[in-house]
This record gives sequence, structure tokens and C-alpha cells, in this order.
Amino acid sequence: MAARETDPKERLLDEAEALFAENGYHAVSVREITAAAGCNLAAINYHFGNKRNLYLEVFRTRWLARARVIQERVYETLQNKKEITPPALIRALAEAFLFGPMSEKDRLRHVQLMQREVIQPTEAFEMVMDEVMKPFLGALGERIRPYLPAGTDQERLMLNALSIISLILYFNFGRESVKRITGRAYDQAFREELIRHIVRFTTTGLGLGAGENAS
Amino acid sequence: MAARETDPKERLLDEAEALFAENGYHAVSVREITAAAGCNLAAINYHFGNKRNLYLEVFRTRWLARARVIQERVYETLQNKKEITPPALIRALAEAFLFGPMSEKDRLRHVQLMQREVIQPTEAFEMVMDEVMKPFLGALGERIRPYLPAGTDQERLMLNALSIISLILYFNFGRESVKRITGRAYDQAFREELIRHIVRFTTTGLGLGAGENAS
DNA sequence: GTCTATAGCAGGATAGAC
DNA sequence: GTCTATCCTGCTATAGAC
Repeated sequence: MAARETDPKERLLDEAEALFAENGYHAVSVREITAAAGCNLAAINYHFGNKRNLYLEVFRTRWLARARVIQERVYETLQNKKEITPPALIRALAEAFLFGPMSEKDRLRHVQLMQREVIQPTEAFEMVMDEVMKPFLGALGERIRPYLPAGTDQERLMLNALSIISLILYFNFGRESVKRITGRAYDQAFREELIRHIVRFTTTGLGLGAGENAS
Repeated sequence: MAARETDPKERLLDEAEALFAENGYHAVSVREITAAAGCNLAAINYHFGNKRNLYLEVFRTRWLARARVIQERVYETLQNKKEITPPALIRALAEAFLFGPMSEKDRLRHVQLMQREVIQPTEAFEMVMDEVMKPFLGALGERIRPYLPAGTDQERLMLNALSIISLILYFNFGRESVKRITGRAYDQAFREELIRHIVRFTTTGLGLGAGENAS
């Protein structure tokens, strides 16, 4: 697995993901990517056919894998609990996004990349939706359903789940806005405060009383 | 004011805004913009100096103006109320974004354009923050402060205000996601349902009990 | 598989006629 | 102010040597 650092194909995927996330597809040139990966200009066309395909391959081999890591992290956190309450679940979600198992930069990139697709969907959007968002929100919904009034319909459940996720995502990709408005840096202390806020706001938003009884 | 349709400079601003919002700055060429505006390739350089400056001018003369219209709309809606409760305020905000005074396309563009700056801030981000978001969130905070526990500090107030706005924005720019997850089209009925959800979720999220007593 | 070289085209910007 | 013509840079993609 040291292929990650030696294999040019792998390096291309890594550098491409970073650059696409930071600057967007059109703002990044294949020259930039190959230079960052320390390999030849022709490498992208050889390995992926064209630039567009490299972008899609980034989602297939990097983004989806990372999404799975984040999900696993959530389940790990919840493993030792006897009962998974909504506040504990939401806290685990928020922590996975704001602290998570990967580097700060990787986490930010992950959300940026997805957010670009949300604003302006391309082919990768289908992938993200079908393979991650739908099952993820479905599972999230089922987990919180027992705590909601009996007979809550599927649509309302999904609106609630979407609202939780959107808050968590916003406090990630909207960092610059949040910093400007609150005047705080995104350090450890502030992130913990953000998580407390997210848990409180969404838990009560679900109509479950002010529940901050998570780990 | 029919200058809007005849003056090439005005047409350039309109078409540029539409294209930048839909496809992003780098994906749009000056050739595309001038063609859409029905004027010459050299027009952008003549009137604005360069492409970048046109982009900033779009924010200065179009985006900020529209933000003001949206804000006015909010205050209009609230004008006849004797007491402006948080649910009424939030409903007015959500309505302004989801129905508002301008066309469906204009409303969507407005949010898309801003959202691109949120993900990847440029010079225009300062403008949006300083001239719209900060005062807007400040005013929103002050309006809801009287309903929150006494002594709620400024930071918590801003986190609450940010959360309200982020939900309203997400259900706008994240249309494709919301459609996929709920399986519903963005018609009048669904939008009204979304507004009810937003008002309920955020009002209770603020800790104010399930208050849907707005007009 | 990796390189160099280059084709072929689209991009932003400008000069200068009208 | 508006146009045409054009410069020149940078882009993606490919051909072909190694």
C-alpha cells in the first residue's frame, strides 16, 4: 500500500482531488496536476483517458472510500452505547466531520468537493447521491424515527435528516463565513463548541427537548 | 430604466451574472458572455477592463441590489404584525428566499452565486460578508434575542442565526439533493411544505417550543 | 509506462478602423 | 462606443521515441 506514494497513478488521484476541491474543476489544468504529482504532462491521458475521467475517478476511488471511512467512524463511536439516542448519534456525526479519522485538510476537501457537486451537479453527483447520501440519510432517518411521534411519514423524516446534515456540512464548508460572523478561529475549542451547538439545535429542532447527554 | 435592455453594459452584467451563477467563473468565457449579451467581444474589456472586474461589478451592481430587495421583502411581510415572533420572522425569511419578489431563476442564481463564494471565497466574499451577511445576521440576532434566555451571549446568538440561514439556503441551493432524497419536485406545494418544516425545525431548535403561528 | 514534442484550438486581451 | 482583426498565451490531447 506504499503504492500511494510511488505509483504515479495514485499520486495523480491524490493531487487532483486536492486541487479540484480547492479550486474547482475548470480552474485546474492538467499541467498543474501532473506537476504537483511530479509526473509527466501526458500521464493523465495515459492513465485516465482525459481530464474529465480523472475527475470522476477521483470520486470513485477517493471520495467514496473516504465517505465510507467517515461512516465507519460514526459507527465505531456508537459501538459501546447501549442505546443510541438522537443526540449521541448527531454528536457522532458532527464529530466525524469536524474531527474525524483523517487530516484536517482531507476532511475539508471532502466536503468542498461534494459541495461543488451540490451547487452544480455533474455525473459525480449521481454517484454521491446513490452510493452515499441516500443510504446514509435513510439509515439516519431510521435511527431517529423511534424517537419521533408515531406515524411520522417518510418525507418529514427525510426533511429532518437533511436538516441535520445540512447544518453539519454548513459549519464545515462555510468556515470562512462562520469565522467572519463569530470572529473565532477554527481551533479545537471552537469546534467543540460548534458540535455542542449543532447537537442542541438539531435535537431540540427534532422536538426532543434540550438533550445534550452524549459522551 | 429601459436602459436595462438597451445599454450593452447593463446587458453584459445581466448575462454575466446568469452564466457565472450557473457555471462558475472559470467555466464561462468572455466570448460566451458577449455572445449572450449580443454585443462585441471587445465590449467587456472596454466597459470593465477585464473579466475579473466584470465579475466583481456583477456583485456590486446586481447581487447587492438584489440582496436589498430580498431584505425589503422580509420587512414588508412583517410590517402589519403587532409583534414579530421568531416563527413569523423565520417564515418571512424563508418565503423571501423560496418565493420572493423576483423570478425563480433570479432567486436561484442569487443563492448559487453566493454559495460559490462561501465554498471558495474571493474578493467578492468580503463584499457579501461586510455589506449583507454581517448586518443581516446581526439584525436577525437582535430580533430573536428577546425570545431567548436572558443573558444569551453574542456568540451563541450568532450560531443560532447562522443555523437558521444555513437551513434556508441549503433548501435553496441544494435543490437537486433535496429532490433526490424526498423524490419531490420543487413546485408550489412542496415549497410551502419546506417552509413549514424550516419554521418548525428552527423555531424549536431555538428552544421555543413548536411554534407555527405565523401568517 | 514514461517521456518529449507538438498539433490544434480556445482563452483573455489589445490595437486601431470607423 | 462599437466593431474587426489579431496577438499571444495557455489549454487538452495525441503521436511517436525510448
